Amino acid sequence: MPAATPDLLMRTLADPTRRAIFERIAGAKETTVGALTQHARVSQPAVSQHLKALQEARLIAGRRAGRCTFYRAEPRGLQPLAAWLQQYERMWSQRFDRLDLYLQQMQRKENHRARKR
Amino acid sequence: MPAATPDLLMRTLADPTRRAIFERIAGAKETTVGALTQHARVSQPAVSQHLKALQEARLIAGRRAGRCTFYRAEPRGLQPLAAWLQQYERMWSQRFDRLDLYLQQMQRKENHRARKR
DNA sequence: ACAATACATAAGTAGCGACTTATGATTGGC
DNA sequence: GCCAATCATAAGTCGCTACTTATGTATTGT
Repeated sequence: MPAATPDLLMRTLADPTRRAIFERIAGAKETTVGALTQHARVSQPAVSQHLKALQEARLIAGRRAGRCTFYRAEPRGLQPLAAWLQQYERMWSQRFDRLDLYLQQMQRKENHRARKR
Repeated sequence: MPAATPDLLMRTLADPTRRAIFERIAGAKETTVGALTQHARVSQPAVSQHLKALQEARLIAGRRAGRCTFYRAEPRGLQPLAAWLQQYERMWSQRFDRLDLYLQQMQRKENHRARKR
């Protein structure tokens, strides 16, 4: 399954209504369209359209069960956006430089253990 | 200086033209409007309008020097967006859980050193 | 079988935002 | 002082998109 581009992710998440829907889905394990519509300030068709957009951005996935469709968040879909951000975070946060150092150490340990076997 | 909301950041970065301008500024230390216009596919006023939007989102800062205005990137402006993302990255990436572990260790070492003094 | 529920799709509308051209405001060179 | 250069702002236009209402498609209960 192909990942979404940072461009699509940003355009999808730029709308406050749609982002709120995503956040609510992420907060719960699974949610139905009806439950989402209750907390949204727009009509049910509007919610369905947002859900379609979120699906195309690989941010959520739907599971049909009888009359209800249960949606769950797929946070991994955010990865391209995270990668884009990381490129610029290096400029201001030592946090991520230290993380790379740490992960490299972890990797060496992993290799060491693998060699022993 | 107040930081921008994730909402404003996403809406600002959602436009491909504007994001390309930001990326080009971030690539160079400082750039003028004219140089940006040359590489953009839109007119100079359009570029200026995008620069204004990027400024309001605290993503760039301008320095006036004679007739030219030099713009530089302010990657720290991305921090609210990074914080927003991090909230969901915890769901799929062990990377950040390990980072927290690592930073806690660093913090303990720091405290230890402080106690010695 | 029929009515009701849950959701998706169709079609149309209205507002926003990204672009244009035109003009204004400063500055530098001559 | 004057013209050219650099950028910002004004004003208007056009397309996209988020919303609406109306309708379609399954599915469940009785």
